Amino acid sequence: MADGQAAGGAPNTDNADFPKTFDAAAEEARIARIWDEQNCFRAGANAKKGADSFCIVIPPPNVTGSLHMGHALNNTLQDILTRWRRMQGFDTLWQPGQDHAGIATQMVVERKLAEAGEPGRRELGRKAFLEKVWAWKEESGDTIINQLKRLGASCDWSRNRFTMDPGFHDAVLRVFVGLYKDGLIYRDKRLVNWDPHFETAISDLEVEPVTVQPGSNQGKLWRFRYPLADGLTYRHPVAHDDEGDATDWEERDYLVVATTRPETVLGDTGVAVHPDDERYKDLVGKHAILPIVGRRIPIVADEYADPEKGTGAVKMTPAHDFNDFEVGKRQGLRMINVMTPKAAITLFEDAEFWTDTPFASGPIKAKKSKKDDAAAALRKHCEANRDLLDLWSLDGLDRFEARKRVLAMMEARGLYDGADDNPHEVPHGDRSKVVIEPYLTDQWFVDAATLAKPAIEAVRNGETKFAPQNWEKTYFQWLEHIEPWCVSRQLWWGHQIPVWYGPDGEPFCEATEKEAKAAAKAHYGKSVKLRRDEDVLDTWFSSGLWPMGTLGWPKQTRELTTYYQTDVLITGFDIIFFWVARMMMMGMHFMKDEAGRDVPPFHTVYINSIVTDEEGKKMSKSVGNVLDPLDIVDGCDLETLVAKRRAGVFDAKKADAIEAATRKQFPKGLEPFGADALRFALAALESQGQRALKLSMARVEGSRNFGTKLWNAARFANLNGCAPDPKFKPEAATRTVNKWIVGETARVAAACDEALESYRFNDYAARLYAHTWGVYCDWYLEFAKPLLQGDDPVAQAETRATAAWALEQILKLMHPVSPFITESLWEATAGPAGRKKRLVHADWPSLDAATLADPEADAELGWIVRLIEAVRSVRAEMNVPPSAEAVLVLTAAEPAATARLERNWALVKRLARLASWETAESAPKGSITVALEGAVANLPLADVIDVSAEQARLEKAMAKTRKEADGLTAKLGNEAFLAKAPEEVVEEQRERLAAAEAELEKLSGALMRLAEMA
RNA sequence: GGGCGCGUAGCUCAGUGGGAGAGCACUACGUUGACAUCGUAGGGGUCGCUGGUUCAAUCCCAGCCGCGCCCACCA
Repeated sequence: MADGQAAGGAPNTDNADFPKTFDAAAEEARIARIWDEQNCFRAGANAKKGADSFCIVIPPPNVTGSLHMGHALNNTLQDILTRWRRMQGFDTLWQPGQDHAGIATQMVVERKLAEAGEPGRRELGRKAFLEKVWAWKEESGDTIINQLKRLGASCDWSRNRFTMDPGFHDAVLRVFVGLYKDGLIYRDKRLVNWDPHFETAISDLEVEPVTVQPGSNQGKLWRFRYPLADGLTYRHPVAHDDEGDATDWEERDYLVVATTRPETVLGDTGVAVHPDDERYKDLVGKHAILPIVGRRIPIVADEYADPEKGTGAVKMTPAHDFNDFEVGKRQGLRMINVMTPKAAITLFEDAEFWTDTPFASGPIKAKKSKKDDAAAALRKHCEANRDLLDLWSLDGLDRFEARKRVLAMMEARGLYDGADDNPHEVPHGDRSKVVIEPYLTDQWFVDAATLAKPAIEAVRNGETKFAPQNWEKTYFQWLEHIEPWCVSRQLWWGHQIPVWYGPDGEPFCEATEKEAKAAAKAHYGKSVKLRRDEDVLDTWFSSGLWPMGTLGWPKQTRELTTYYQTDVLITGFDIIFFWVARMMMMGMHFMKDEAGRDVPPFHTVYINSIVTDEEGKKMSKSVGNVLDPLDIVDGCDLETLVAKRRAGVFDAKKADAIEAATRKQFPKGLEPFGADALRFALAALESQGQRALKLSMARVEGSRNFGTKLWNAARFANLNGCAPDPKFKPEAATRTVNKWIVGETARVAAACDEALESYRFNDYAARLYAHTWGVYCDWYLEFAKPLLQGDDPVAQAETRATAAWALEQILKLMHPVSPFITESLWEATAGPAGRKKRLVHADWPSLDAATLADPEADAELGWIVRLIEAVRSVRAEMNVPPSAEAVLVLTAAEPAATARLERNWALVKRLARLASWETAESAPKGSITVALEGAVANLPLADVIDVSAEQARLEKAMAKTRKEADGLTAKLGNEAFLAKAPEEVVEEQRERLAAAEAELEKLSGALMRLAEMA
């Protein structure tokens, strides 16, 4: 055995010591410590000899992050499966770790430096800054691990991995080099999404569209007139008839173009019109003059221009717009970058800016590296040239300032042609929240389309399955239209790209500098000085290697052989593209089986819900509706909760509103519910149909109450001498109630397995709840009381053993979802025999429902339950005082019915509060009557009976039954039904009709007797 | 524009081609030694609307209405 679990590790507990309540705070801490100290979660702990492996890799949380409700859900589900498989004896590993989270972490550290008034990233320089980040990682990196431990996550913490661990770093570099040498990674100069705040490229996925409303400088479509060059004019239609044919024209010496980003005018290098657009046919091949800049730009014909949209003429800014970039390439338009990395306007970054402008000649052509010279020359030039002064004033302006200035300048020149409100979505950086610019730079790209093919195929042919399955469509849709993946980032925190450049810029991509030097030497024929690429890799590049990298790849470790392919990945839908797809691509490319076939990293991807507040709103700091999982576990007083939520927003007015809402929703703050209750509630609410899991405190409270119920049931059993009996064999139970609970237990165990095998966490929780509370507590323990407290020692002994056994099965079945309270009870109910193993390593129930269920016991107990419920119902409706003990008179009783009652009289007497029972030919006068199978139950309650109330009750019951009978009669009278419905269905309907008719007869008899009384 | 999902009890949601369910909330009664974080009984739903398929539709199909999410685009 891989762990140090010793027999008798759990203390035996005397009855008198059984605590009255479960002290979650103390017990959770104590039990977590024991699990930890005894290495209960080690890879392979509790594995049976030769067992199959079961492995889950955790979605690595950000190293600087802290636990949120999404983590709580995600990890609860992983833990349920892991604990379940571990108890089943699988060779189990839940692999934990954290992600370095490039941008996010760098952002946090930069912000902390700023808050502390320390020098910023640039001032510190790369080395010193990275030291700060590592220091922060060391300081805060364990936070989330400790939080996960509080929830009971049974990861093998000794194997915790970090995406920047040396071994993992090595895997990342090898993958990069491998892909490079396969031609699947390349460097290219093209437009990328540029984040001007972080001054780095980001991937398409890191861009989020934000709708902007019309304002002074956004949310509008502005129109400008671009004068035609060389005195050209053309006839432009200005009026149309109903058919859309032009009826009136005007002579124009300009084109009208429109834009949502006026500042990009400066980078325009053409105007595009559709080749079939009659209006502009004669202008193609001619030129326009770009306002403000005075650049002479060609008018080109390109299908991209849509004659239906706007004026049909589109300004082309190939260096600052993705569509224009493509058109520009097709049409041979120049690409002029007019922005700095901070997205300020620059006229000197790109010497081409001045080409074909009136300012092209003379001193302005000065090299951009000598900007001061150029500025001096420009100033001199400006004295004679007002247009140039205007233009120069734009240099260095922030893009949004420049936008205003350009608008004003257009107006001043009489080239402003109006604007329309145009609320539209503008790309923003998902971290920086600033507007993203398409920006022309050199970056590294992964040929994602090629890698995607096997990743698509693996899901297409079922090697990897999604649950719920419909997420496969989402996965396909993205992968089938995938664009090259920009993986270089102009950041410092991350895996630096393993590329070195020679003096002439020749790249050498190798896993180490030594190898790169050797390659360079071979290339140049001599040793040369190399310069390493400054950029780091996209965080998701390394996350994509998580399953293989954490298990030791590229080394062929025991773990890699044992646990790869991992089993199920549990994650949120928001990272299907970011992460799941990338792991599939990388895994399929690098991992092979003995036969050389690609092996996907997991056979199942389970997509869990997204946790929202009770209104279905995503939990977010800025909305102020966040609930911290640990506040639910430990409780949180109102003032602390309010303060936490206020801290998430900057706007004081908004903070006030959040405070008011919080005070209203949680007037007493949060009660401590314990980790088990939170886990149980999350599991119970996690269903495959719903995308949002609306977390309700009522549900957590209910789950806590469920734990309390279980605790009290165990305490009752314990106080009544129920202790595990090693000699007890469930199949050998003799008493009907014991046979019955054995069968029920086997059924619920099978249901739990079935639910977990199909990832139906809500079914699992619901079945446990219904069985534990509704069957074991409500009925079995009540049935057991007369036997436990009776004077038949044989029955008592069997019942004690059965009660203990059934409880033990509940503890095992419930352990995966609520591990602390069940482990605690496992100790407390150990009895004199003690426990061989802790519950975490106990043998999962393996019960054969087919042999353990006893149909006769089920039928008998079912009948007894219905009788008790019927009597109770009548008593309540007739307002019989609880203390009054009635007499039960059976009429029309079949021998089987009287035998059943005879055998179980002790139970019925107690639970239905009856004094005695007898049979009779006819019902006593003034009886209340209930129809049963094989008998009619009569309660002579003449003194308390309200004739009209009883009449109403019977009539209501009859109406209900008659309605059912009528429906069934109609159905059975339908020839088509008899001919086409399956025989079992027809038979079932016949039986139901017979039962309904028998009941009707009994009820109408009762009604008649009542009428005689009145 | 493309895709996905949801509309079932007052609320939050399960569910199934053949008898409408759970939790919470609600009503009445209850201190019967495991449990008031409880017990017993009860009220409450034309399963969004309209058609179709079927012997049979809350469930399958189509359309519509309402709500939400994702992707793309927006000169």
